Amino acid sequence: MARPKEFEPDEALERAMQQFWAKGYHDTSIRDLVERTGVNYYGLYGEFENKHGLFLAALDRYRERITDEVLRELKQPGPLEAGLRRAFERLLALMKTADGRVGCMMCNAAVELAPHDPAAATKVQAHMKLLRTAFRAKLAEAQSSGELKADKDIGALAEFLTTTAYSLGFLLRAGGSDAQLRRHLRVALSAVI
Amino acid sequence: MARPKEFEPDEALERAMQQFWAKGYHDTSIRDLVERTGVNYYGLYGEFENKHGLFLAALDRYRERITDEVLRELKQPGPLEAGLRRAFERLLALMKTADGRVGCMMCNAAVELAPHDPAAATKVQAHMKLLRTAFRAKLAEAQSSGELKADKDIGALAEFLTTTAYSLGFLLRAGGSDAQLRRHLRVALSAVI
DNA sequence: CTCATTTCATATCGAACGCTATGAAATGAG
DNA sequence: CTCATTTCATAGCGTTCGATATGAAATGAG
Repeated sequence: MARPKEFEPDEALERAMQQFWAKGYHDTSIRDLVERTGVNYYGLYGEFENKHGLFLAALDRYRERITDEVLRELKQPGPLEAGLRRAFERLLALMKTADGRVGCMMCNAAVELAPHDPAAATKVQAHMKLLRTAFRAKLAEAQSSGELKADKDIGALAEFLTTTAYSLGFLLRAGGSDAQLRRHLRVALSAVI
Repeated sequence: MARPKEFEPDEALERAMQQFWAKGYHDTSIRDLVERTGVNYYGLYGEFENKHGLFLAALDRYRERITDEVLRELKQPGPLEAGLRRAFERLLALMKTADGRVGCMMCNAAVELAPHDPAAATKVQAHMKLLRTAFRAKLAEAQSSGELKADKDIGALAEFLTTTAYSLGFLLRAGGSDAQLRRHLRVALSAVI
């Protein structure tokens, strides 16, 4: 009964996320998004309220598509050290895309926007809590299996591992080499295991 | 033989740095800088080539004025743990200004600009090297005094401490509490000492 | 004093911004 | 087929951007 859409909303959001991830919020224009998604203004503003709304949707998609790949590694039962290494290995791979060494989108958004954008800050904090909870569950599993000493403060360690994940994003985006990131990871894990 | 300047270039750069530090590069306009520094367009463009040049100068000033306060603590001879705690305590204090929880300007610049701004990336990497060198010297001192075991990889630890410093900036900017920052610091230091 | 020189305050430039309006094109119901 | 409806492609809105031009104001040399 009407002209059909010529784009897939899901695919458009995926590409918008990639653009924001690589270039950040302020340095990405609507015209950039139109070009990258292949969706015209009408389509974008039909799906999302405005640029800011599209960015928030991109943050959600990052959590659902990217972060969940890391969480999946953590949720596999098994030894702590192997689980952590798998999760961080996955993270390192995900932070390099066709756009280059883009890092962690949540870390990028936090630094660029959190102090002046409450909605973005809320998304970032929810994301940190999600990671922290997953790390904590893995640490608790290791404690009950005896792999991790019972007197360890797994809450603090889970927070530390979360921040470590973000730190790797920062290091990569700042131009750090793979070797440097792995050295950082090795030292960080030595505080946990 | 001519009309005198009505502003202090040093004071103007200080205020421009504060503005960039709090709001970043893209979200700070020339008009913001004119308002904050009290210097008009003519004065700003007389001192600096353009907005980007002013930003780079602000990064230099950050290193000279802010970071050097942290390095000073590291360069005092004495026990490693006390020196590190002094340095990080100083850092935590410096990351909160009249503009709020602004974090570390180099970390902010790295995330916002490094992948697309070679000049800014170079400044950030030089800054990381400066910190790393200072940490490494302190760690070497502790090794020779016997406070730190001789088999420790002080190069990797110095890198780790540098990233830890930046991580605190990120955490603060993302809205982390003082307690959370101190927990992170406690775990991080447990990997070193 | 005059006057060259430099800075001040402000107007203005072309370009890009986020966003909206408009008419043509594409569908399916009747 | 007609025609209402929705999307497409694009022009254009008002605003703000970084940067510059311009004339008045402030100095010191002569």
